[in-house]
Amino acid sequence: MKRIDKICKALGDRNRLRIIASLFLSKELCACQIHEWLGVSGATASNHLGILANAGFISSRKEGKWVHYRLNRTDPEIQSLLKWVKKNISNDAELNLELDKLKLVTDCSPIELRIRQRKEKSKTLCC
Amino acid sequence: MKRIDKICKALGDRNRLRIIASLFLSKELCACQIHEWLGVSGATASNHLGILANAGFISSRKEGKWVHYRLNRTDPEIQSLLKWVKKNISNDAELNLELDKLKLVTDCSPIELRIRQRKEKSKTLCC
DNA sequence: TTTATATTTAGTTGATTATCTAAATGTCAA
DNA sequence: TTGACATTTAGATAATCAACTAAATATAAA
Repeated sequence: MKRIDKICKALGDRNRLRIIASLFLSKELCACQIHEWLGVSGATASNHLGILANAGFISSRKEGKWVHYRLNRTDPEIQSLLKWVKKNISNDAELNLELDKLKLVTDCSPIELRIRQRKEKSKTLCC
Repeated sequence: MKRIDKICKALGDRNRLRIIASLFLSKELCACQIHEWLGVSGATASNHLGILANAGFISSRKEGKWVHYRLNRTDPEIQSLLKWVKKNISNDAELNLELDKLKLVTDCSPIELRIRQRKEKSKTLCC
């Protein structure tokens, strides 16, 4: 697939736009935090992250068990698209409401997140 | 569907990117020219044009039997995306080769195009 | 080492979507 | 008016894709 197709297709999914939006707010998020916040399985989250990485939108950093993702700031063309996305998601009220809940996942470390998750096992949780 | 989703999804298809690219070169094209150049059925071309119009990328002008499409230059957010697309398709060698053939469809009026098509009925034609 | 956990990969399923043909609509020309 | 043609809409089909579960891999902790 051509690079421009990869880039455009990567943007064409709401969950991937949500991931990008969350990384505007949080700078760096581990896969499990994204998986929790998106409300999809870890495998699905991982897949979306792979697509975004493959298109050049994000990069990752491994730290023990965890893989931390952040927006890729090196490619100027990606950079200008990200700028567009940032500007245009601000009109998306629903997304902004969801982003408020992102704090619940990020105001604790991944390890604390897991402890809380164990406690609330059966509930629909977010931290 | 949210506006940003519509916009991003509209870009996520190669034939729709090709339509946008062709309208950078030709300013205005009728549906039948686009249908010929894309190499898809008229119905498929019409569908893609509808999706692009619905997302705000193009507008149309009806003139008798023909409907002429052009890039929409009114919305500044669409405008800045189009600018990005224009810059980034320049690296797409395959697309640029295809765009050369666009002339074969545009150097004659739609009506002449149809006359030629009737002559070449059975061949894979492009004017 | 064994167990738990984070992530990715494989394989499956259901939904979406790009495409086609056929039919409907609208317009022009004979 | 009738026929030809441009376009769109409807309906069908095949491909793509997002989601899941299960399995594989890797790391950390007990």
